[in-house]
Amino acid sequence: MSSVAPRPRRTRNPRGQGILLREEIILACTRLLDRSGSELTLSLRAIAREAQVATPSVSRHFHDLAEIIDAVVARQVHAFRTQLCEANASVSQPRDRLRALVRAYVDFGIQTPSRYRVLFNRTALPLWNNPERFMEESFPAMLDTFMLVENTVQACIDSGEALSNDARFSAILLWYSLHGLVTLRQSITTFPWPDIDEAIDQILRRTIGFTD
Amino acid sequence: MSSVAPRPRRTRNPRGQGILLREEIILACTRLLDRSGSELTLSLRAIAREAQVATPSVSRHFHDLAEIIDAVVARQVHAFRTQLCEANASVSQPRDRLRALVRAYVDFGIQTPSRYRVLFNRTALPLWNNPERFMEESFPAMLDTFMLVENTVQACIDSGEALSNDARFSAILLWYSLHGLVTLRQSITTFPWPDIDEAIDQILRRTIGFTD
DNA sequence: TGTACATCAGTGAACGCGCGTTCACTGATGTAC
DNA sequence: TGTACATCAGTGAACGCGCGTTCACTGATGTAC
Repeated sequence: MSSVAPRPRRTRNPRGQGILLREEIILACTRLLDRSGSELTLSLRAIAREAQVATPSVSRHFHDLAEIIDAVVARQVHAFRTQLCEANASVSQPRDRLRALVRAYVDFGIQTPSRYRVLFNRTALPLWNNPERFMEESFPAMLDTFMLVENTVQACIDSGEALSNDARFSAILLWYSLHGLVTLRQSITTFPWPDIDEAIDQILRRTIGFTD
Repeated sequence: MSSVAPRPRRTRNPRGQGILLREEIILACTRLLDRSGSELTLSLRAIAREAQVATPSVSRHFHDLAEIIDAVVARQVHAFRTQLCEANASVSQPRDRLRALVRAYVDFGIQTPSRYRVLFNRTALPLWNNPERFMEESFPAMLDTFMLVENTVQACIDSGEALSNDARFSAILLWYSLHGLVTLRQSITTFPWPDIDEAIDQILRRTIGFTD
């Protein structure tokens, strides 16, 4: 006698606007990622449920799960870049700009760990297997974001606020440190990690040669 | 008319030695991890197939998949510690010892990436949900390994070969950098990463204050 | 201006697959009497 | 010393589940004539 209430039929998009559902699917996937906190729970069916749509409707817009996730990644790369650009633009002194960039990076990683992981921890993704699409959709913006950091490091060097003499190399070492800080903390929660602000401070001193 | 050859029945362990299969299962899981290169392909059935045993036979030794993986992790933590201990014991000068430790860390990460991930990238594990067991089985050895590094950093400070004045903090920053080096390289393969040896060299200079 | 038809957005039911789990079982070996 | 029985290591078949995929469909809306 008991029966599940059927999913309400979707009021469909106007003719020619079917592409709009694509966007809703990407948003649904992002919500699912945020809510579950794990990329392992993602599936075509779960995403369809979240988007309140039949499963085959998803397949009409994406070839497979990896394609949806890559679309989410592309959005997140751009969101990440925007956040870092805004942080960079919020202050004027090169050293303060780099500090703001680092703060924004770490905040993104700590506050939205699963979004961070799909960006920088790609080996954790189900079906991580399409480097071509990543290269095309996401890598340019990621490289662009890196260049923003490298350029700010260079500005610190030029203004005498940093001792480093190789902006590219120093920016990479900075990235190594920050990635380690964000991910090791989440992975090994019982280790006596130091205070984040103090760690950031020391990282900037040591990798970039901040003189303050 | 076609039929699959049935799995040969296992010659069973002698009475009282059933526990031996437990070990074989752990080894089978490790082989699977190495072979597939991905922790996402692990399942009770896949491990049973690899161990050439019926699926319920696995369940008689492990409550669930997570318990097997945690046993694998425990073995790997010990293997990792052994490797670092040997590296540390292979040379005498503190600075050379720290270099050898770092080399061993990076080699482990680069040569056996999936083993590295189950140790230090635990968010990627399916059903990553039993911190208590990790704390009990693996964390002490991991902490021990960290202390080995911290002590060697301290030895470098004491001998005047390093400028750092806080061994604990410096060892953590070193860990951040090395973890970033190993994992970012694997995750974002198309980035123009610098030469590993040069990176290690600079990391040691900057985080520990190596004076050479 | 009316109507037949093509196109489009989206659906529901069914499929085979690998998974973890359950259950009654087989058959060798040690032990109590 | 012989034998009945308990224990132990491991099995095979069946289950329900969520998954991705396929297929024929519904029904609204634009377009050709």
